[in-house]
Amino acid sequence: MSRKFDDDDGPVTFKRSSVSKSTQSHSEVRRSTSHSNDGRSYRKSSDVPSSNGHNSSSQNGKLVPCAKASAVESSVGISKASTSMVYVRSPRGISKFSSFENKKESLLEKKIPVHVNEENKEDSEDEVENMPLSVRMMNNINAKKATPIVPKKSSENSDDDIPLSSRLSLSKAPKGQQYGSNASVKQERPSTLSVKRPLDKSDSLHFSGKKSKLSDPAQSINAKQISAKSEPKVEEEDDNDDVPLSQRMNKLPTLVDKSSSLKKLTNVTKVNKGATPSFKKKANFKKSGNKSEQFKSTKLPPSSEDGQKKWTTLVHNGIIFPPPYKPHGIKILYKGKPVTLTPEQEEVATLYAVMLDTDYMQKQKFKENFWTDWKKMLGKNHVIQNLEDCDFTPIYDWCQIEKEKKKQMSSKEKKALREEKLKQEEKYMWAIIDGVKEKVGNFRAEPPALFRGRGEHPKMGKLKRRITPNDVVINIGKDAPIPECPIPGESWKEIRHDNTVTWLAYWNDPINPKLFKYIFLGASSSWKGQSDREKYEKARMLKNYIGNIRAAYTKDFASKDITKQQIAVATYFIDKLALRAGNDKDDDEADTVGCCTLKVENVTAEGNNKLKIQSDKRPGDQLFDKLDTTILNNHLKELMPNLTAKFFRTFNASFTLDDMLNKETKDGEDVKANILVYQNANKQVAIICNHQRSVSKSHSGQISKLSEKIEEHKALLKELKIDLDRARKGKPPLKGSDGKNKRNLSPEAIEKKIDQTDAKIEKMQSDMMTKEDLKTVALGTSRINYLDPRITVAWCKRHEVPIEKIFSKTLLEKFAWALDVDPDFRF
DNA sequence: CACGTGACTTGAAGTCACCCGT
DNA sequence: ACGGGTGACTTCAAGTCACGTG
Repeated sequence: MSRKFDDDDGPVTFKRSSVSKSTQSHSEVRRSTSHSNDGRSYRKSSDVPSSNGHNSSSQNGKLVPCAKASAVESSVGISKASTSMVYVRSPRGISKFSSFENKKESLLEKKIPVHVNEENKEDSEDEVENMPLSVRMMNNINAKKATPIVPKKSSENSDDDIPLSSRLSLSKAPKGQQYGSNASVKQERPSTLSVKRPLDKSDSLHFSGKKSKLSDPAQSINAKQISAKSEPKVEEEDDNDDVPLSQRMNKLPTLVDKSSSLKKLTNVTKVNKGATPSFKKKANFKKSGNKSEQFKSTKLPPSSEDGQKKWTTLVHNGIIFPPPYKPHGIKILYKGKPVTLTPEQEEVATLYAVMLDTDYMQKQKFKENFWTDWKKMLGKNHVIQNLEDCDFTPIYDWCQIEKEKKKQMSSKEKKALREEKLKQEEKYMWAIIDGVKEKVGNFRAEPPALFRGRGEHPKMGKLKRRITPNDVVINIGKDAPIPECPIPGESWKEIRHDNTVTWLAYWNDPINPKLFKYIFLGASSSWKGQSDREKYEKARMLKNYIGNIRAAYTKDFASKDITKQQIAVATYFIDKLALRAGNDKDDDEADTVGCCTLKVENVTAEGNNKLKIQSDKRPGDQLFDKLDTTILNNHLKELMPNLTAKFFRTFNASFTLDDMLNKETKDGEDVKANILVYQNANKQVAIICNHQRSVSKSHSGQISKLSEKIEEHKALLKELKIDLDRARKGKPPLKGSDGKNKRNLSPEAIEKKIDQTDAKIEKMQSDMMTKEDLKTVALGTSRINYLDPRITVAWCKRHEVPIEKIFSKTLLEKFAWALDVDPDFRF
């Protein structure tokens, strides 16, 4: 069975050539033989003018965003707002938002294939061979679930053709389309598939995907075998792939020793890095038959039905607490006089003192909240009666000195310290779930601190008190030893044995007691990997529905039913602008907004477009007064099983990446050029999702330094040109700008220098541009959360880009489940 | 069915480590 | 051999969304 797939992919060869230009379609085709392809089908259909809305034109088989689509473009702007999560940044940051204006939308819509189901199913099969056990199980589940509510057919979509703008009154102003070149932003929207959790009652089939998996002991056995089998290969270069990291990881054997498995892992990684880069050569692509067979046979574990069960045995060592406070005895000044504080009071004063040089000191709210809490500790008869008369600089200075001391330590000392720390942490780093050792994510209680909310948070500055074992609930297997309480004389708040959840421990957030802080497994764990995969599969499924969904909301822009109209516009926002859903919030939470909580003033219609729903409302009013996220998500579920708002983000992000990579990667380019293509695609995604970062303090300095250098080089260039001229005439060079004499060089040598200088200038200019370009754009968030790693992995395989150029070590671990994807994989 | 709660994902700031050019 | 810059990694705030409850 698996074999057959192998055949298709066949040939190990992977011709990259086939991928090339005219080619995308090829690859698709190829793939199609193998069946799984939604990718393909998707694309193909794109050749056809899509019936729905935004169309895409095709060129050589490629999809191209069409100008029309762009029409949708910016008709609406969201105003920045301190309130919106979407646009706002945190305190120090920027708060403006790119809004519609920058988004050019070209959506590709495709029509919806009718065979949704099939595809899903196929898909899962196809991949099954390479996937980790856990994953496979998931797939099965998914496949089953994927049921269809199918979408209406395209004919109705005709109204999609109508530019959104016209329907809504929103509108647009098309800007010229920029496709073609690099800069073009094509953001197409993706599609999706998969189903995530079981919960849906409507679907009888499922049980949750999540649950069943790992818990079955049988699995671990299989896993073991598998890994045993594969292990040996690690060393052989070309075979590496046979043993995907993922498998090793996921199925890690293990019982017992995690560390050993861990080590293996590490080795693997290394191997890859070194000689056999991950996807470098052809050999890589081959898939291994056996493995797959094994997997296949493993399909769905019976045990999975226990609905909610996430594990059978769970062993871990609890969590670690920060060391007790060590008083330093430095006194603050109150009205100029030193004041002695108790250790508790001093501790809190110190928390405040270290923030003296931050801009929280400019925030009244911060100081006020701090004072309220600190005052309580001081007691009412304390000499200190107000914050204004306190001078914390002695403590601040002392902290600076300590920091400096630390910095001055020799690297040896630092290392020793680090090792010491590691040793202490070691036992907390792992948990053993159903016999498999997995990394724990964060295993320490949060230390006391002054709360730093984002934006103008009403609680900023409040004391977040120390967490003690008495606050902590531990979740552990019934038969597992209860973790020793690390603080003598204290005990855990509660011991639970709840196998329907994945948390290992939690405590209530002292700032907002109705919230919990959880200890979970790390991102590389199979629990996380599984749900990650499910997420992307669901997003892929959306691809099959997106055309109809767009058609439907476009139509409803004009609906007489206000609620419908609002849902339509909201869905449009979510789709085109990648807004988040926007749950309702209390007043004591951060003041951000999402789609459903947009306020009238957050949105501006541009040009002649209007947002009808905005019309009789005033600033401060809810833009969508008939909506909340539940209503919206319920509506989405009617369109696709289990669909919720957040999948549009995942879908659009992954789709865009896949699309851009495939359109813009040129054949035969070197790795560097390919990486640039990737980064550019990644950047577009980050822009779509509005992933921001604050501009680094040194940014402007760096820019001016760079431009200075550029100027210098330009001057040098000028000089060189003169020298060249003179050299050709047999004259010696002029003195340098520094007044010194230069060596006599041959014209050839000078020419060479000129070329070098030119290249340097060019490089610096491009560095400067990307730096400026990315100064407020964070690429990491999308890479971690929104881009289906299989897209990246497959692309790397196709273009011989070593995967580690794109994914860091931890990301590789996190995406272990995706590393053995077929090179032809398309989102 | 409105609402609060619980569990899990996502996002950006902070911190650390290492890499690179000088 | 150094110092600054980067990017990786950590931390914790802030989202999403389903569920249970009354």
